[in-house]
Amino acid sequence: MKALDTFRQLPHKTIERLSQYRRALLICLENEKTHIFSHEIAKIQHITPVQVRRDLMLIGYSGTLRKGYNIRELIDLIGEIIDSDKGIKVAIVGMGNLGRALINYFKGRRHKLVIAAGFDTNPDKIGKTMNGVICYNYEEMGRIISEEDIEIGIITVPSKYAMSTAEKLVESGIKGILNYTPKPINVPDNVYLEEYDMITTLEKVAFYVKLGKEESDERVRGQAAR
Amino acid sequence: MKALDTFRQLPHKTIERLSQYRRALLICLENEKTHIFSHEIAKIQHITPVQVRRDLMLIGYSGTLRKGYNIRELIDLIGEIIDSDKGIKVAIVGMGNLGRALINYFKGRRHKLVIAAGFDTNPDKIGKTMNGVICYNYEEMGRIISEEDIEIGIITVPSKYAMSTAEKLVESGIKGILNYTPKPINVPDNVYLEEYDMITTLEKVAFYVKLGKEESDERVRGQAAR
DNA sequence: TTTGCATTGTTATTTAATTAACAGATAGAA
DNA sequence: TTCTATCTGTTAATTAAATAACAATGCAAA
Repeated sequence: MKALDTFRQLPHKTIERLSQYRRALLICLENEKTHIFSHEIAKIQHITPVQVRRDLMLIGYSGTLRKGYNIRELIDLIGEIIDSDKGIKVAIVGMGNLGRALINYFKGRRHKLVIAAGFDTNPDKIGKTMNGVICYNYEEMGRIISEEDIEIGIITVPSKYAMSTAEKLVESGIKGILNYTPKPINVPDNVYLEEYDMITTLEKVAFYVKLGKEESDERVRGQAAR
Repeated sequence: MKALDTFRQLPHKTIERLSQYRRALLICLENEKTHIFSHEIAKIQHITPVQVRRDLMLIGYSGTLRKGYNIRELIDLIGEIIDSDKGIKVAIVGMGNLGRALINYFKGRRHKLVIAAGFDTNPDKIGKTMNGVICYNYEEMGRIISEEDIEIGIITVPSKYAMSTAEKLVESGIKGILNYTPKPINVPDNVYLEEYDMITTLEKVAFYVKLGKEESDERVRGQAAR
């Protein structure tokens, strides 16, 4: 395996795609396939074959000329790059619909990422096991996170509590935060933060749908003018 | 207002940020603020003030030198750009945890985007109103979407049904699709597609958390060697 | 054997996005 | 009034990402 430093410099977009490639490859593996071509992967991911080959070049993986890439090997290599050896534990703060949806996403997959705890303030939820994950009292976050050695926190609380939740996670010694609320938060530099806002994505789709409509309107007007 | 063509060429990333700026601005407005500086917006969004000013330049908005940008005006302008005049109707296919979570996100916000219908195959859900949205029978999708003039579909079904759901949406005449399942789908060119995979985001966080740990390990080793 | 074809791997080019640099403006202090 | 500090708006430069171009390879068919 290549030096760690090599992987440190991988483009952010490549990291994202590696995760996606692996997901696609796992499905192919289930279908008894052993090898795959760059253009097949590309088709699935809606990108170009060149992009795929370039990404694989960056991680130093070589395919065979007539058979393409060995699916099993490639899955394993991607795992070596993006997974942690011992696995990483994740906590979900906010066991509402979104929190539980995320747990379901992970169920049944043998990931190196394990959802080790949930937290909520609702007494009806505390102490219950929901979708296989124990829901702890929000107030016990510090203790549980340090005892269980949880490194990543996912924030799925109502947005007005986003910032206070983040602070509590940081105090608890978390290393990375994924904020799913539409409210941006601030964390110290030593905590890796990723924010994902579902409303932005939907508004983006709406914008391009609108553009598309205007475009076809113009086409109609253009034809009429002829 | 500028010509539509101006907005057609806005960078994709700028579109995303405009949506985010507006969200932040709406919160500022609630706090009785009337004006805001580029560096304040930048701070909230974790970007640079230059980026903010550049985006606003692209949409042709000017602030005042000592007071910054008029929040109300800017919100309205962003609306003119990214919203549709009449609003756009959205359907959610899959009224599980994720579907319901999305509905909650939108509740109480006066958006131009309206979630006009939900669809599911579960007889227990069909006919019920969930979080204010009626859940229709999956089989009636074609009729409802055309009757209600719904233009965007959000896919939150289990991933093995992602592709068949997409096909049904396309047949129903949908213009844009947002796929929240981890399984990539294919749609015709005239349908705008955005895919968002939560697992990728989480794996990305995990990767950079891992890198961070290795880095501090190296620091420790480096210090020990001295 | 030789030719043609499809594929990989890599470098070069192009495009998109971000950041830097700086002129212009104006309120407020000196 | 003049100077200073602090913003905005815009062009230039840089960086990141994607795409294009193409040599190299090796199987399959002629």
